[in-house]
Amino acid sequence: MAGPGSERAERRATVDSVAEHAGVSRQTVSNALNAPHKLRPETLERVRKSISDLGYRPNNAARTLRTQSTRLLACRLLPSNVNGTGGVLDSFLHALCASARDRGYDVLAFHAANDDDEIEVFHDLLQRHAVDGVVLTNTHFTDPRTHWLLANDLPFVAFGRPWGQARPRHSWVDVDGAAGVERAVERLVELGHRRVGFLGWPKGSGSGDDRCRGWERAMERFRLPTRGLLARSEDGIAAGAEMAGRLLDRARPASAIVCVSDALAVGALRAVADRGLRAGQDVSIVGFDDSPVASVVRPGLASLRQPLEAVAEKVVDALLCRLAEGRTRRVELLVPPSLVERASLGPPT
Amino acid sequence: MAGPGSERAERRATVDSVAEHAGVSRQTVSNALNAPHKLRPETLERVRKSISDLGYRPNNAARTLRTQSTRLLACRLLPSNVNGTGGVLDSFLHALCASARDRGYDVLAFHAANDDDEIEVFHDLLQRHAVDGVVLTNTHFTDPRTHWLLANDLPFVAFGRPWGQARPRHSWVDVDGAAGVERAVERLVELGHRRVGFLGWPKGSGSGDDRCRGWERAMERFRLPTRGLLARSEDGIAAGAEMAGRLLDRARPASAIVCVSDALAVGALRAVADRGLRAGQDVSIVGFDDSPVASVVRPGLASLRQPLEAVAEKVVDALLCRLAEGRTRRVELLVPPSLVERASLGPPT
DNA sequence: GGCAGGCGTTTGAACGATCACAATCAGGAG
DNA sequence: CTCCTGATTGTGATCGTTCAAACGCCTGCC
Repeated sequence: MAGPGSERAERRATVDSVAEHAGVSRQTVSNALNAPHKLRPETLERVRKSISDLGYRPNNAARTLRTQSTRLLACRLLPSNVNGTGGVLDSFLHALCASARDRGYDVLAFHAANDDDEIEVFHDLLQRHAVDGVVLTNTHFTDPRTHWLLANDLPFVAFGRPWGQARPRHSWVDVDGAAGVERAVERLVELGHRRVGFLGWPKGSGSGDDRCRGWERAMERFRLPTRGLLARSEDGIAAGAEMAGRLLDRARPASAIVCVSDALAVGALRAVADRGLRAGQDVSIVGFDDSPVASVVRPGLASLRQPLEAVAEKVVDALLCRLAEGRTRRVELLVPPSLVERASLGPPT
Repeated sequence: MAGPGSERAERRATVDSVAEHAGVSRQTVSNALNAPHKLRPETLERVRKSISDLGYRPNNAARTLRTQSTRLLACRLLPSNVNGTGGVLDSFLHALCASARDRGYDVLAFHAANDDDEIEVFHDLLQRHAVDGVVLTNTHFTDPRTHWLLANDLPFVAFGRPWGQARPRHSWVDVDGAAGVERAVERLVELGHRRVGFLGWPKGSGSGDDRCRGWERAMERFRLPTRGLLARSEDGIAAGAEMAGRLLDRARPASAIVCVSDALAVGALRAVADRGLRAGQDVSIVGFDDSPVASVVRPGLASLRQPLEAVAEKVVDALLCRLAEGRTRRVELLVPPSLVERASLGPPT
């Protein structure tokens, strides 16, 4: 009866029409939706029936005007190939939209060429009261956006740590890259590996250094040698093949390699194959991000999957908390990635 | 003075505060924004100064409530790997957001698992007056969404042809895949090729069949033989390598292959390399979509680039036209892709 | 019987913009 | 000097909702 497609566009139901239909007043209908406990059960029931009979839903604009809350969150679209995060932020946006909608919010996506451009959009959205809050992605060192948002009192939560800020004043959620890599090494050691290498990005990137630290921590914890088992370079398949080659051509070669990205890991797989070795048997390879290629390449690439659904959920939680309670509570949360095991992961020969 | 970050959050400027500041009435301020020709130039100037002095921008909600227009367009997020369209719809969304913003609109992105789910969201957005219109992507045969949108009178424009609808009743914009492929073949013939093959998807997909028709058209136009030069299969690198292999291993092998997707084209490149041939010299390969991989693989993959910025612009134009004028005009537009030439394209030996 | 107090409900006002219409003004014709 | 006309500017109502406060009813207490 009230399902999609049933009612025609006659005229939209309003709180008044529902009130008349149910034989109560405007406010009672409003309360039925926003404070059901204030109604006598039988009244509530009657109003609810009228609401569903008429297919009523509160008009967004009117509600927004009165409550000053738009139930919209802004999030910038990032080019999917930025910073080697291919597809990750895209998936995050999906999860964000889903999480937000579960809680009655929607996501306003916008395009910005750079940080200053993004701030310009924030300015516009703030002035026009177009959104309640902002989700920041791809945070980095000396990020001008956090300062602007704090100064202009626009609520926000970051997906990404406040890199370089000793005393962050905002909530953030991030993936614990170090813990993920540490877990991967732990698993490799469990399988019997002792010479575990790491392919990283050049020093200076927040998440790259973080993931590398996880490898260092694990190697130290298990008292394993690290000499000649670490290589760094820009992202890419060719770079991965080249670096992995160096680790494999040593007198005492690596028997397993954890990589800071899937692109480097795919390169590592190639280096293994080029040497007539079998990935997952002679040498184990683990990537990061569990990107679509990971399940497509042969052999399947084990990879550390970022829990984007969980991150999105926590981000929305934190933002709604900020909206509801103001600055009382600050959320700082690290979520560990999970190791997706595939054929490229196995015991050493 | 009025740049981002200048004014504090004291209290937001309203139309009244601007009026007071400029020494005019509410309505005059409103006219300055919505009907500037009604003001005497000196008054207009004065009001404009006050507006920028106070950093005033009209409150979205209030304007929406009065005018019944939200200045928001809805667009579904699609998984980036659906239907081999990897990243294309993501890029389209970027362009859409940019185009919409240029015209004073914003984009509400939402997640939906399937068409019915999407309709459910439409229903919600319509009831709540949350958006003015909808941009439909990834249209396909027997698409329930167009019918629902028409029946419920929610304005929309589709990126994608109304596949299977003899008499479409809505506006749409699409990429002319056939023309693009035809252009690619034309270019190959220009370079001296005569045996041009095509790798397609299985029959039944709108865009796949369309692109294939372009190849057939061109081959007919140039009176070239087609026998044994066409292969079809699901998308994927392995499938591309396998099919290209068949075209190359014939007694009279293809000297050039146009592919319905970059994934198949990358496979074709591999098949060429596996046979000790050089792509771009011994065999030319052309892909479709100009995805990120096209510029990364060696040799660079020539590819047909979808003009997503142009499509997005036209879609927004058409939708705004629909919003302004109702059903008076229907837009049906095909935009040709452009051939991005890279090393995989060259004259035959 | 009168009155405080809790509960459930109704009423009036407000959110900030635009629309429709009324009021004002300047300048020229009668 | 009055009246009219056309161009600008000002005022009240309105969009649909929620907030704040008032209201009526009932119970229980003195």
